[in-house]
Amino acid sequence: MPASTNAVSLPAHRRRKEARPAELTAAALDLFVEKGYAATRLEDVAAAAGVSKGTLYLYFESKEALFKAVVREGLLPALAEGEKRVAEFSGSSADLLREVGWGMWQLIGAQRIGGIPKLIFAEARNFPEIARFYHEEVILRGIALIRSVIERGVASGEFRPVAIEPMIPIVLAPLLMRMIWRHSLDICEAARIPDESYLNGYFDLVLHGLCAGEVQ
Amino acid sequence: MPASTNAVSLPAHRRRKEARPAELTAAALDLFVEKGYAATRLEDVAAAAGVSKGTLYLYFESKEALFKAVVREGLLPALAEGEKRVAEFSGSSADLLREVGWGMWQLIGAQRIGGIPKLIFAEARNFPEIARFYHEEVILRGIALIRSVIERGVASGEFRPVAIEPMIPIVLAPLLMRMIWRHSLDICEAARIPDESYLNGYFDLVLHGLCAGEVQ
Amino acid sequence: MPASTNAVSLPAHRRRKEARPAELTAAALDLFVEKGYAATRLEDVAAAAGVSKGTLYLYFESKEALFKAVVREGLLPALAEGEKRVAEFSGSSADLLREVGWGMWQLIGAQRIGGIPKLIFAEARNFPEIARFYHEEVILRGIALIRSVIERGVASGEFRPVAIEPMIPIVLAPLLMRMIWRHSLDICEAARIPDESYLNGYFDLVLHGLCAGEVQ
Amino acid sequence: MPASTNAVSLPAHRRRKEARPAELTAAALDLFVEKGYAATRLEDVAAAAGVSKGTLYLYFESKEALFKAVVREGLLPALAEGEKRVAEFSGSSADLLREVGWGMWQLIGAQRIGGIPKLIFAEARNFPEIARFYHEEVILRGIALIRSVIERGVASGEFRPVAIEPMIPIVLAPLLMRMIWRHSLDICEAARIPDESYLNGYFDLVLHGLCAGEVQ
DNA sequence: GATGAATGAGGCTTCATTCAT
DNA sequence: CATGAATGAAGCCTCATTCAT
Repeated sequence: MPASTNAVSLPAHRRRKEARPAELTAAALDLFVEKGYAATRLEDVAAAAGVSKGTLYLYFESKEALFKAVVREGLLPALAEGEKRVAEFSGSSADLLREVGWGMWQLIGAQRIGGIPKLIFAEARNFPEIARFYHEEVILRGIALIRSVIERGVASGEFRPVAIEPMIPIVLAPLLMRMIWRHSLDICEAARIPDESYLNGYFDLVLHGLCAGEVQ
Repeated sequence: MPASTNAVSLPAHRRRKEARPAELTAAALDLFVEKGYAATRLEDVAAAAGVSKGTLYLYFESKEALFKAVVREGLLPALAEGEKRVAEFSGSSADLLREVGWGMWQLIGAQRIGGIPKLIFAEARNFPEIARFYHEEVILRGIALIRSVIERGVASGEFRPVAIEPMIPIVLAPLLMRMIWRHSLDICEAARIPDESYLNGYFDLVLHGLCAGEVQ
Repeated sequence: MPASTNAVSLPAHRRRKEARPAELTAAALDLFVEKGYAATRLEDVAAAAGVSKGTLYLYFESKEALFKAVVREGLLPALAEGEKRVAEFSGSSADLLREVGWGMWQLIGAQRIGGIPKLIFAEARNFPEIARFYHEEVILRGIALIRSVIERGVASGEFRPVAIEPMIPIVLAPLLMRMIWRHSLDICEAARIPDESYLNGYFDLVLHGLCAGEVQ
Repeated sequence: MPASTNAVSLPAHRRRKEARPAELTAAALDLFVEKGYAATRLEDVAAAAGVSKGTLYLYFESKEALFKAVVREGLLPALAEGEKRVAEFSGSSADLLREVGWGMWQLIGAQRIGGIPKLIFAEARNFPEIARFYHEEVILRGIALIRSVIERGVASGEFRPVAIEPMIPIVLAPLLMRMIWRHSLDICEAARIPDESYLNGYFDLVLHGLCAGEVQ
């Protein structure tokens, strides 16, 4: 993303070469999310990225390394962007929570990377190292984001003085759950849930649940 | 054969034969939840159940059939018990919601079958048939349970007149998410969340979010 | 077959017990002929004979032993009967050859044991011991039968003075081939050949081929 | 890729890739003929072709596909050659029959593909589709060949006016039987028959059986 | 760098054989 | 004797990984 302007000046095959890892992780993400780690074949990943099986090994030393790259690189840019938005926000805490919720949805949930949580929860036990990384680098930062919002609201008197720590994962849960659902049971047409009304209901419940007086 | 009504009179190997499928699905559940479908080796399932690889095939015709049996038989009894409790309940809607929430936790979340949701969400795309079954037989019944609680509260004036349908999965989400979490990121000690405070926070948020006046 | 009269005096379950091996070899013959040795499952053999898998091992110590029994016991009675008929025969050598040919067809080819040649030719290399047994006990006796017929005809001047030894397997071939065909390509409707016209054509060719003057 | 018409310019591994299927079917033919379909292990086939187990699956998608390739590709070239020889033949019908008989023996019976008939007759019931293919593409063409010879001889008055259709499989039988025998009971030294005298006896019998006057 | 043929360890599944009842 | 549950060796097949071109 940064310095995308000078890419134009590079010869085409060079640009291609530099883009390869990202093309591969993108293809791998889709397949890992769809089939899970074990059921994903590297040959399919390579084919989806338009290269041969051997080429994949020029960029990633093993299936596990590819998996880690997918998970490591997936959410961090979106998280950073979310943190920036929050830092720059000025307005009511209710609106801030809406900003955070919609932001998580637009930057993550509605993107391909929105499949990563499903992947993580599915594979955490097989890759404890990944689980730890993910917890520290992603979950804790998401938690910090929510915490800052709730603390801000409680401090300003806008929110009730709730027990903050346990509340954080609870507030996070419906957003995460929606992401997971979208990549699993949503394949059943009957189980599909529209995002708009889901998020509106979410804010309705959570803000009424948190606000001291009227929800603004 | 003789006196088949009296289990005691059955020959030992016959009693064994009747218990085997349950022993096998129990072992399989643990391993499927821990490792996922693809990464679970049938030999390990058999060993965990104390039998040899071949024995498994006397009771289940394939790995997939075993998986389906695990999922099919897992939650249905607990669901039925939950529905019974709700039907027999008399008290405030807030207490009913607490009853349902704790019930789901005690009957499902805190049991081994509490790993099934993780399994389902992880494998739904690989087993669309299972996904459909699970949605129809489990999810819809859970939804109906929550719906009846919210409708009851709204009808009695205890709850605000919220949009009920979108609210259901939102109310369900923190419970499901907790079950999933328990079988994935909970392996990170730092990510572990105590059930008691989680559920208390959950009821605090949801009941404040739903109730029209004071939460009872 | 011998002493079949006193069977009546035995208690039923005793008769059953004595009949078991024959019932098992009969069932095994059908399946071996249909599927070949390796593809035949002992469970299917037992089921076809109406007993359990374990029972089979009370009478035959292994799959190979069962196979040998099938082959050993199959053709010998029919051969003996054929030899008896030839010994008692008086008439022209042409008629004797017709008698032998029809006899082989009626006593063997048209019976279930008519599948044994296909079985032998298919499995001879896997069971050299069986092949040797079969050659010595069955083939050589069949050859001797044909030889005696040809020698008789040549001696009487009815047949041309052909080279007898090479002629024997040639004369035998169409009969064997018909038996094999019947248990293989005859499953293609289009490949089915009527026995009557086949045998008539056979005698027409062979007798014209052997006879010195007019065929009688 | 470059100059694909010139095999010499192809990279070695490419030339190898093109030769592999034939090397594999050749190895498979030997083993299928020797042991039968079910008793042949793909690992042995691969080893006989000098490759590993996995390589086989680069060229044939299953054991059954390999089997079909062996049967499909085996006899067709030899048949075509045989048909060509017959079409170009000019001479007496007796000599034509000798030409066909010897041709079948030299082009098929004496070659490795001479084991295919044994294989087909042994496995026809397990592979009805193969049986149909074989009947239509091979047997019927062989029958047509013999029919044309007999019809030619009857038309010219050289052969008696026999019933042609039933005669065809009878005339074919000793040749087929010899091929089958060669790959089965010939392992018994005592059962071995010299080809030369067998074929001479065959022509002696069949031509005396068919010819109207003296055999030429 | 890029390719794709080759490898072989490993998992699912079958089935001959055993043995407690 | 008869049963059928249990075993485990063995075969088919997949796929992550390597390496010659």
